[in-house]
Amino acid sequence: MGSDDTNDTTKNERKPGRMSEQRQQRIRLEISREAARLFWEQGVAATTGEQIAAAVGLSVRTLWRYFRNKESCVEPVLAQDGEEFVALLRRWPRDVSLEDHLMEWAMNRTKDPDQQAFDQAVIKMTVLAEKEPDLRTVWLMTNDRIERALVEIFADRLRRSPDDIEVRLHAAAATAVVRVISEDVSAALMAGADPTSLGNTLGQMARAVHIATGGAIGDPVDP
Amino acid sequence: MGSDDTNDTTKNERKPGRMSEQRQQRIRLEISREAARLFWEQGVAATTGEQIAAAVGLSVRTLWRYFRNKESCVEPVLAQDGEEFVALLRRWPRDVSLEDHLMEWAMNRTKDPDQQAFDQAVIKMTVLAEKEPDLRTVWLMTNDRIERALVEIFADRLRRSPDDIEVRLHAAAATAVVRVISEDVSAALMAGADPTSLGNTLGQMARAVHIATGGAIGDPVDP
DNA sequence: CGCTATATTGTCACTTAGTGACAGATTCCT
DNA sequence: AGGAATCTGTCACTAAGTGACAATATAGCG
Repeated sequence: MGSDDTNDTTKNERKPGRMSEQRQQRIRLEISREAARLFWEQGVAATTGEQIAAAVGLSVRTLWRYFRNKESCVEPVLAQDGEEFVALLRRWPRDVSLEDHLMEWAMNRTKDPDQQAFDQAVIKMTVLAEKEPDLRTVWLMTNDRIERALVEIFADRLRRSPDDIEVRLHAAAATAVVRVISEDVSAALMAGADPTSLGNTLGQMARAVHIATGGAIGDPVDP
Repeated sequence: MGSDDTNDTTKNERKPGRMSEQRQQRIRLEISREAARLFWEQGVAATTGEQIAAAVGLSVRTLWRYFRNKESCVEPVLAQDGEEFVALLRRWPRDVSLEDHLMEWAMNRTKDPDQQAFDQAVIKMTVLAEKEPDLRTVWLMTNDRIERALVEIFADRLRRSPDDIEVRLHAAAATAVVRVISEDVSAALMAGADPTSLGNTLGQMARAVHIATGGAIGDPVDP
């Protein structure tokens, strides 16, 4: 059998004609950008799937293979911050307070110039989602997914079951306050507020979560 | 200018051919019932607007005049409990605790037999809304409307502005926990749980709201 | 009751969203 | 390069939802 270097001790998920996960995501993100731009410029109702597809250089049929419907095309943009937040919470050490963990992340955060343009789209869509009902549903669904993630994270941190009603209440309340603060900050930035004048948004979130969970989430926990 | 007897000191909203608000609502409710039944029996995707229209004896065109899209046909059913809850909170006296107010209402509550059948539909849709994404968006939008109502109610009770970020945080957290408890209770009832075995659902809600708002909402307030 | 102004409904034609099927192009692995 | 599987585009199709207009129903009034 000659060489065994190709031997997969780790299960090889790679299939013949499948394109990389990364490439898929980049296409979804590209669609999302264009959809966000069009929605912002001409409104959701006035934007057709054909326009979005053309802007990205895809056939309409392929567009619907990447997204179930028109509105969810902006889901990657709207979910951007939320997913980052969830990822951040997943690596939250048990012996650190939430506020410290968020602050420490904020310090080491580097601002990619390309990312910055994308953030602009995130803010625009978050603001637009307050008025446009079709986008609001996407925004709320995004937060619903965040809530489900927080259930797992909080259950783990509190060493309780994800089915525990208290855990679910904490996750729901925490997600809700984080969402409201996000909306508030987005609206302020859209109104032209100086980002530095907003003070410590993450600190505000940490405090709000602590309060909304009755103190259950935020402090360090033992082992 | 002749007679001024038709002069309307009180603005007369009644117009010639307009049908009563009551009648409109009854039709919407009727549509909602049938939509809920069909969605439950065959799923949302498999149910067409034509079927809903036929079930209630309307033309399809008229159906779309009552509801913007297929999914929102069940909105009246899904919003039922929430609107009742909001109405209840609107007449919450300042010198009474939330728990007492809810409990007192629960005691004087009479169970209309016709209403009971409707409640069954409410429970079914609430449960269905946990799995069916298309219904989940409607459910979340319903709760979003509840949240906005709570902002006004809480602002009034705390004698603060509805724009106050703290007020909005309290409303969001409160709505979130009430929603989760509703989902939980609906699931339990659907699973065949004895309604009496659920204990005091409203008391649980009152306590959850009190905690999720950091104690800001729940206790009696002065004047 | 019958008349009138106005709202509501149904029919028809139409645009757009979204899907299934199949052929051709593309991608990864060897 | 060769092959297996996936991805994409084209075509035909169903269903969602809307605008326009004629017919019908409703409330108020004499």
